[in-house]
Amino acid sequence: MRDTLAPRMQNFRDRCVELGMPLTHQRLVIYEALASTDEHPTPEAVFERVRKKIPSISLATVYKNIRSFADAGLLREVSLLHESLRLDANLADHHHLVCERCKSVTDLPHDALAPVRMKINPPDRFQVHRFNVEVLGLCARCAATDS
Amino acid sequence: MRDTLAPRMQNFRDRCVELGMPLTHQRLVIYEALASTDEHPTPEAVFERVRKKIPSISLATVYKNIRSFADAGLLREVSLLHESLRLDANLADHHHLVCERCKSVTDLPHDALAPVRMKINPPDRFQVHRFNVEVLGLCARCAATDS
DNA sequence: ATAAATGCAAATCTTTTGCCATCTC
DNA sequence: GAGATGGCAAAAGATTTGCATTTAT
Repeated sequence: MRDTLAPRMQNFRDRCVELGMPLTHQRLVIYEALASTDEHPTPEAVFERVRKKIPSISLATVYKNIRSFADAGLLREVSLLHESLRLDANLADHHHLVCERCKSVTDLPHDALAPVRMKINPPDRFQVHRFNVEVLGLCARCAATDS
Repeated sequence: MRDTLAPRMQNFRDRCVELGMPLTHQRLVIYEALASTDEHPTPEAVFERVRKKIPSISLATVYKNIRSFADAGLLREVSLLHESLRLDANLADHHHLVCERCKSVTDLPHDALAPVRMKINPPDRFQVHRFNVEVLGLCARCAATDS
């Protein structure tokens, strides 16, 4: 992680200039908090980290910038489905097609994909129970109105 | 879907008896709303469906029962990470280990898994962009305190 | 100087909780 | 009849928005 921070920060600066996004102190510190961890933090956790360097920062600023960074492709959401709980009464083994735009979820039979399996032992003695595969893309409806 | 509803309802009744969960009218209607769709509804959407049959139902009841059903293994959450946004500044191709108990997320190099790929064309002209794989299970810390 | 970002507070949305009346077994 | 559930309202948690002030370019 450490060795990838510097190039990430440079890429971040470049991208901000490219997009005409003012390079504020807050932005730099927020992005650094994100780029220097592999803990997949929540916005709240980022806020707590940033607070140590900028005690006056507001949680709203953290949220606004996370949004901008995601839009700019500088970071990703671990799951696109965090906005609300999505339920599935189908207990058979299957995968999901998830539309990146409208967040619709469609079933995909498990044999539509090449078998998902570990090639190595999982790190940190993680006990594997099952695989959850989201196939991300655009549903036909959203593809038709893509801008 | 239609042809699987009856057995699902029977399984539901059996499981409720097994667990000593009273079979209330509300429960039956809520579960039926879930078992008769493949739209992966939100709790709010389930509430709207159930409301048509039981106008007096409360959203809190829908939430409470969804929780019970999930605990009983009668349904699943499409993603375990819906409680809060989780961020990832690592744009390299990789997968995630997600702990079902504490929701911690750990990186897994992309070559730790057999290549993920479609064996058939996606249904409904869905445009595939990428795959998001969550390896679900228990992290070492949670496995140690498993009850 | 201009346009955009920050900070704060209030608003909104999602989910949970407490409590009493009601229902299942 | 005992114990769990349903409904309602309030609370808690997560995220967004409006607006006046400050900042980057």
